[in-house]
Amino acid sequence: METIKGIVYSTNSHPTADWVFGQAKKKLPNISLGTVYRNLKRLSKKGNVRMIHDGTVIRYDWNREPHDHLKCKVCGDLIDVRLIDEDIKKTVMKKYNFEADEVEMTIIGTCNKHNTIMEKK
Amino acid sequence: METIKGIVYSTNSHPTADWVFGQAKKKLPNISLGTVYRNLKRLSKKGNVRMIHDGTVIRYDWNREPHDHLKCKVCGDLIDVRLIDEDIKKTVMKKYNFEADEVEMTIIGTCNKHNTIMEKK
DNA sequence: GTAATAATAGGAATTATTACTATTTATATT
DNA sequence: AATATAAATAGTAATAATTCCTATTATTAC
Repeated sequence: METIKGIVYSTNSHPTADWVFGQAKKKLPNISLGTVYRNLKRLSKKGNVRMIHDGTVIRYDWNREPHDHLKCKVCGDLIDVRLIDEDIKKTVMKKYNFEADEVEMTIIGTCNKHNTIMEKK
Repeated sequence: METIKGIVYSTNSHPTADWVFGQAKKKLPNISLGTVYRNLKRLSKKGNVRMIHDGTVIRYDWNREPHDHLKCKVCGDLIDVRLIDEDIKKTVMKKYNFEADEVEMTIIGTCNKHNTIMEKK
């Protein structure tokens, strides 16, 4: 379990369970995928990692600061950004009487690595 | 295809492909799930429906106005709200040189149907 | 009317995730 | 230290959502 935590904390690539499994095998050659999933879930319950939904797969993020993501549809990268203010939670409480736990925002688009030369438009 | 569009447009429950399939069968008894998926994908490419990621499943929404969702973890409901201003796209362009196509925000929490009597705190 | 094109049903294949079970490992109890 | 208890694990089966494939049917173009 500490190993798995270490792996998630070792990267900021927002790894999938499968990737974590691959890394974990290097250290514990006969770890099983079930163990990885179970521990990731426990870590997320304990608040040590954050689960983020990237399309239809789950990624894990050690960064528990409130933050949002830019998802590049070209390279698939997920970039950490800080856009949404936490007091949006208060807003939805006031406006909709909704008790917010978590704010998940992803902006899909094209990241600066694939810039069209649009400066000279 | 028009049938499927009609079904999505007939509800604001943000249906899944499976639910649409169930409804579609009532009208076209031997429609297949593949057809539903294919048409939903086409509709979303044409911009007639919007795909929204709810956890690990895809839902479809006829409402193409920019809007966000409140996801109730108790009843599973997805509530349409309008929180994020569209010019957040300009912001990420300026700040991160990221060309935004779509903004997807979901706030997870507890909706007003399950209110704890917290007024008298 | 025939050829070309598109859409379809039906089911197999894929992918990500969860569930299950027998076994191992760790912990506590005397 | 020996034994009982509990927790974690490997390995694999099961599930769920989605995509892919193929032979068939409908639609359109010429």
